[in-house]
Amino acid sequence: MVRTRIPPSPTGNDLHIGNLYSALINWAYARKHNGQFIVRIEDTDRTRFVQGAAEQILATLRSYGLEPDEDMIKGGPYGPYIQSQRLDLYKKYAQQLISQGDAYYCFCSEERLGELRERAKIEKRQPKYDRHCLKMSAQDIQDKLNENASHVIRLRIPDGSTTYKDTIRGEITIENATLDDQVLIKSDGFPTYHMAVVVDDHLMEISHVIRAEEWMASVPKHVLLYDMLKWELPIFTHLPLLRTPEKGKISKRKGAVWASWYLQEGYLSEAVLNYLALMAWSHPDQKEIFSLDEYISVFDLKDINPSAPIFDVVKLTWMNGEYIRKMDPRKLSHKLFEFYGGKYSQELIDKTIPLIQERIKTLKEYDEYCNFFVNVPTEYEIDLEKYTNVISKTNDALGQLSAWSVESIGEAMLQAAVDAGLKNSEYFMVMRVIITGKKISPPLNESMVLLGKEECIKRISRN
RNA sequence: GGCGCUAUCGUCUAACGGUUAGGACGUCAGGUUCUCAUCCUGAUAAUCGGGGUUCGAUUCCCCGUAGCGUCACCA
Repeated sequence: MVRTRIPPSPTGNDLHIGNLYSALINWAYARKHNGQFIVRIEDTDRTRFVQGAAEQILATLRSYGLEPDEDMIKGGPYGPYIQSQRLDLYKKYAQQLISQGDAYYCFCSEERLGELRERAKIEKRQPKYDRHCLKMSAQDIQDKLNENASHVIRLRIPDGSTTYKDTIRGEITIENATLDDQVLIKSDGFPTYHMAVVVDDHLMEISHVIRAEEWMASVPKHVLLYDMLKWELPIFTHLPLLRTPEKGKISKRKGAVWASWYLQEGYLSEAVLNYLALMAWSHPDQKEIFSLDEYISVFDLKDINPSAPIFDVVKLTWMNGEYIRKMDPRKLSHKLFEFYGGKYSQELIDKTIPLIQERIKTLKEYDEYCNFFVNVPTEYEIDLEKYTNVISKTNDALGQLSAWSVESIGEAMLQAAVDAGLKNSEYFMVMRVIITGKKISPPLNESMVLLGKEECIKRISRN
């Protein structure tokens, strides 16, 4: 049985785009094998905890259509799905490790640890805990515990080396000497990531651990824990880190780090997911555009590349435009209506769809094209002064029209251009700006029909 | 700095050890068009460097270089 998971921590405002990438792959892999996709909230850092972040993360995931099978809200057979409610479990296994001699109490103060680090830095050594407390007698430890002394529980890293297999990169070996005696249980009684992730992945029967490459360095610690606890290892897959065009970790740029930002900017969830799927992976037939269902059927973890791709919004925007153009007009219409929350009526949107569907690349661009339908222009992108004569002639010609259609408007205006001795391009630009305020707009005649004769005349006669 | 990972056009990527190193985005130049966009044509540009292995390396190995990750009582 395939069981995958993502373990977001509620320390930010929302789901990180990198987490969405990881979520997509975890979700798709579970779907592909008829398994389960789980979301486990890792809220063990009480100092960085953000109220409501977990709910926001789940909501964003849902808005992208990556529905978990088990999570904190929905529940499931392996709950609770939030680590702060599983404290006893971590303590229990930490105790087991202590009794086996694989872990030990440490009463060292933050100050002492800080000094240790300082000294190592000056001497250009690896900062490592010196196992000061490993030398304590059983009696001393008991005394300290009795007087409620602040303490942590540390993993006792054994000698030797640790090897694990990564799906994408193959076997990786690390000398245990490069590992520090990791804190497993913090002084506030909460586990560290390393303890919690191992215990929970085992208890929740996670078969595939698919996460970002930044975790690769700590896998040996986890492997050691699995061994000590006599648990079966999951399959490890480390995804390359997504980078910004500045080549940095994708964590700097203002909004673009958060998954919901793209939705707010008018990107379609399907397009974002499609684009993300193409990060470090390619369709076997070299296709760029494909559905989630198709992705699920052709994708495999082994085909993911190891090198870190750059997340390029320019190409995402192109892809989003492709999705918009291929979308069912009625669906697009509903999307736009929702996106604008009532600013544009469903009726108006329906009528403008044929005019803008192949012009907009994001839902947000609709506003740039169609704002003039609901707002009379207050400023004009070209100076209309010198055209007053043509304008009033056009006004008369249009006013006499009995039928208000694309054809009749077109004929009347073409004639007006000829009469005025203006080139079509120049004349129509003037009219476009009068009606819309802008040099760039949907097709003019069609727009005028939608706007109605009365409104058009009104806009023209103002000038 | 130690340890680890990585390395094909500007970007995303393709290429049983044998191809004129392919496609897509972008950019540029044309065509269509009353603007913009769409659409069509064409162009542009890459195997990080050095050694091996091999009849033959983008591909396998080593070294170097560069980038990234990681060295917390953060995840």
